[in-house]
Amino acid sequence: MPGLSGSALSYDFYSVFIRVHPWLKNMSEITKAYEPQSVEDKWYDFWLKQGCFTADPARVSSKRAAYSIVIPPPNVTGVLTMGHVLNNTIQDILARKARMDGKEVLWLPGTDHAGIATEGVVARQLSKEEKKSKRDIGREEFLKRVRIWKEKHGGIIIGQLKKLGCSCDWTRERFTMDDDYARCVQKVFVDLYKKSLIYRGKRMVNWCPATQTALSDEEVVMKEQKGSLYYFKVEIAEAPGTFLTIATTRPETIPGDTAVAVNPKDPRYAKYIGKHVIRPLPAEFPREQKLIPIIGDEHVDFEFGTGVLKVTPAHDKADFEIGQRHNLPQIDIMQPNGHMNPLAGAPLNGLDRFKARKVAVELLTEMGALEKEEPYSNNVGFSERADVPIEPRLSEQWFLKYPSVEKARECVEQAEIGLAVPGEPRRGGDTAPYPKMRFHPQRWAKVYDHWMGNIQDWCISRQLWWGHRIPVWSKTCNSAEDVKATLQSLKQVPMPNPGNLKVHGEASEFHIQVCTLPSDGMEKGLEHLGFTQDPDVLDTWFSSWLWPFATMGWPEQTDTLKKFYPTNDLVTGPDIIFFWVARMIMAGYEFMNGLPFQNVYFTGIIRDKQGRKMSKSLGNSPDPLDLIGKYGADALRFGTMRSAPLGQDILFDEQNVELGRNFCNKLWNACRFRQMVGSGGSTTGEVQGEIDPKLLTADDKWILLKLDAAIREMNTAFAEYKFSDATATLYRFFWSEYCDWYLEASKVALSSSRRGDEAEPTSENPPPHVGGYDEKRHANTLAVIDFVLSHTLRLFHPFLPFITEELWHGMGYAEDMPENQGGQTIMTAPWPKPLDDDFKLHYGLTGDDEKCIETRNELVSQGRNLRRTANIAANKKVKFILKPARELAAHDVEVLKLLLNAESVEVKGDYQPSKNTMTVRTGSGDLFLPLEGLIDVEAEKARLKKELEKIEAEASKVEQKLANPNFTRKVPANVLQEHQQRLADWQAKRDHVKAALAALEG
RNA sequence: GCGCGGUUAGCUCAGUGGUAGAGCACUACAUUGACACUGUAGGGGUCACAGGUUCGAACCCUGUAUCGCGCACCA
Repeated sequence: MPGLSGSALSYDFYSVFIRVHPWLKNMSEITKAYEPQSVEDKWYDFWLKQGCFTADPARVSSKRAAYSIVIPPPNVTGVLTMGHVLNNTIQDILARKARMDGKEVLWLPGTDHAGIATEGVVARQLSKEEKKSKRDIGREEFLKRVRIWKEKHGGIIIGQLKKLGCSCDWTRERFTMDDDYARCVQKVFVDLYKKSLIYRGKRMVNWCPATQTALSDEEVVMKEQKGSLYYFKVEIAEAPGTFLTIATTRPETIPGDTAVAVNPKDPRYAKYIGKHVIRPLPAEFPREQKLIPIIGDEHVDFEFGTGVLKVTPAHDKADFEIGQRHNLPQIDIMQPNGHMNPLAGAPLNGLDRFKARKVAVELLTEMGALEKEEPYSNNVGFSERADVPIEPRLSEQWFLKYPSVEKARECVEQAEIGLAVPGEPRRGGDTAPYPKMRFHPQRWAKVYDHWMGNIQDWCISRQLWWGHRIPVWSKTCNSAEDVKATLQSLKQVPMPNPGNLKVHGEASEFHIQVCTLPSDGMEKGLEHLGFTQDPDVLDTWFSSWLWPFATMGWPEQTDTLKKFYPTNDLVTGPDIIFFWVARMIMAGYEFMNGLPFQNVYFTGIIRDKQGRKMSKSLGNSPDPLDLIGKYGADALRFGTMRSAPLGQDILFDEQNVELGRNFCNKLWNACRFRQMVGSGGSTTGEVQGEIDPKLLTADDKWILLKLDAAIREMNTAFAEYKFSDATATLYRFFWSEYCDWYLEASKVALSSSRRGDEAEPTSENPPPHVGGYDEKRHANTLAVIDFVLSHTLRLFHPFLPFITEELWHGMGYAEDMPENQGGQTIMTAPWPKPLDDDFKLHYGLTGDDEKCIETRNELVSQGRNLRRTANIAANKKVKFILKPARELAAHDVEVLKLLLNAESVEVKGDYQPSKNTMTVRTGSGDLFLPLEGLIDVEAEKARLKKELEKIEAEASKVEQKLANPNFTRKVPANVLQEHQQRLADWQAKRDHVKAALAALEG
């Protein structure tokens, strides 16, 4: 029975044994610096081979909980960016932590077909290599090219995620264009169509002239544009010689104007309502064709411009609505590619819309209609992907009226309530009400709520080829008989989901619309009857919004779905809160009757050092793979996490990664040190034993307590999703507390130069029992070190998976663990528990031990400061004298000697300093540094005076507080006591410094 | 216009009412047996500003300034 598991303690640590470690036998092979390249691939392959990432639904039981995350699927065209690094490192940390908590973990990976992006990439390649457009080669051939491209280049990012160490279950990798995924999309479409939530209609949409497709509102970003406001006049037909002046930013759309609007309450113009104006363009059109009404509409702001608005219902959203209200005709004057059409008139016809603007201004100028042009900047919608101004355009599109809006809106917790502890989502057959979903940070819940409250129908059709084809077929019939016959024949066509027929039209034109899941023979049958499938594909997000369950085999009730859905956490950027998160929540309610995930963690946006967004065009985005090559994946992960606080944007700086590398190196060398100080000096080279409470030094106890504090802090940080806090804790604990203080102090027990057996005990070389080398203590110290390191490696593992696995095996800790709990891999080693009261009692760990070392450390720092002030070279050994505040063990004096780099530390309770002595007072006692004539009296006086000033300032601050009766009366007892103690401490220091000063002067 | 977030050391940021912190950068010293990818010591802050609440405010309230983001937009 290893370690403490056999004892009466409830605390079940395993790794308290000291044994011969593999490394120990091969010390020469341990490199002086950590070399990630030789380690990372080895362990990643090992994990894959052992199936460590593969989730097994069979293992989920009431005892073994499931934990699941679905990856935000990166674009199949994508390459790893710093944003991916941040996002996926967080997911990997969560997944690895959950495994160590004993959960069955599914982190489900995959890629997104990314319609516009992928189509763009392939089209560009086609035009570059073959000088052809996609239309030149046709739809089928083009799609073939896309698939070839995907096979060849797609999924680069998957390999890159592996380099980063992501522990995704690659056996379940999905792609949003997989066949079974496509069936999910079609099923959902048909279902929503049946519910009449999906409809087709001619609406004003955001048209991208570059990619020539409609876009959703979310794909449009507003950008401020510097342009001009043009003032032109129009003549009122009923009152020749009377003109109205109109201000516009888009004179090229004048040929599309079908009215002029004024506010009916505007005293200047109300009288003209009902009359007509002569539209100046196209100039060559006859006058009667250009007469358009003056209408009154509340929408017109009479403060703006001239208070007269031109109304272009076919090319402006607001104008479209005005047109609807007043039954205005719509004149579409533009081609899909953004060039003007013949309705715009001869000089404009065929011109690009921006060139047309210039020409329109010239035309107005020529005819004397242009009054003035003033510089003006306004917000213009841009196509997010193509980065060209959107053209509001009338077109026939498919729309979705969002389902389950109310439920989805209500399920997200709006108010902050206590600690955000990750909850256990209900799974499988559990019918209990779903808990609420939490956003981290919480404030995104408000943004979400606002959007959900103002939601507009979603334009889901895209005029692209790469994507899920809309499962709707239609036929135009020109007689009622034809309709009847067609409907009759339709019955012969096998359709899995019949009854979704819509017939509309009248007299000589009827449209039959069939929406159905595709099936064998069906398409042929429909074609035979003269039906054609809708040419459009669906918005990529119309497949992504099903990701959490479509990837798990829905609509089949697969084991994966039963055990792992809904998922626990979703990690994503706030930039896709509407695109993706909100829609997934609605889909979750609509198709799975509940929330799709329990917690949503929104990362910050990664920016460069100057705070600019990372972008290809700026070239400010480092290649994470380069960084991994240069510093290692662990370094990249640690550096990124350390600089990414919850809810804040991250300013990326390569120095962070460098720091991560340094940290890994520190960890490496601390373990190397452990191996070097070996096996306790036993002649067999092997020592076995538990930590013996009786042999624990104050430093041992202190580091155990610090470990306990670190574990607790880590647990809190995880519960609050504060990963930068977690890395800060690890950094502080390991570097500062463990390496800088504990390891240095432990060298007293470990250093072979202090071995008693090297020389006969003399006064210069005291025997072991007065603080020199002690074999048992050496062994006990190693046990403490192994205990701390084996815990520390586990705390580090979610953040630094590679180096911790290497060290876990290298140090031999794996051998002390059961096969499935760390024996095979650190991935399954149990997450450290805080030290419990029994443990602390057994090892005699108390708060006093902690304080004792903390004041001792202060004494050491101050002592080193004395040396420095006295200009004593760092490598020169000097003699200190200590008047201790409490009795000190001989061992502790040796530690002091080492930490102060002293020739000796003489303990003298009744020491009376001579004149040439520097001194400090701390909670551990008074430390003296006699300088025997070397002291610079004036410099020392100056130092003491400065010190006294500082002390007096601090003391008087506390004194003033304590002198305030309001303070002493109202303040809680513990705060009062703390202040009194603080004052006493400062006073003690003050007395000491004063005495020292007096001694110098007298 | 509405909403959200920020303003703390030279830089990047922690810090939810009780002694202002970290990392980097800087200065000086040290090649000592884990680590120079290191160690030790040091300098450096009117916590944006103004009021208020409180015995006590970086922290809570009100307002202002300023930067950033989101939403909605007037042509």
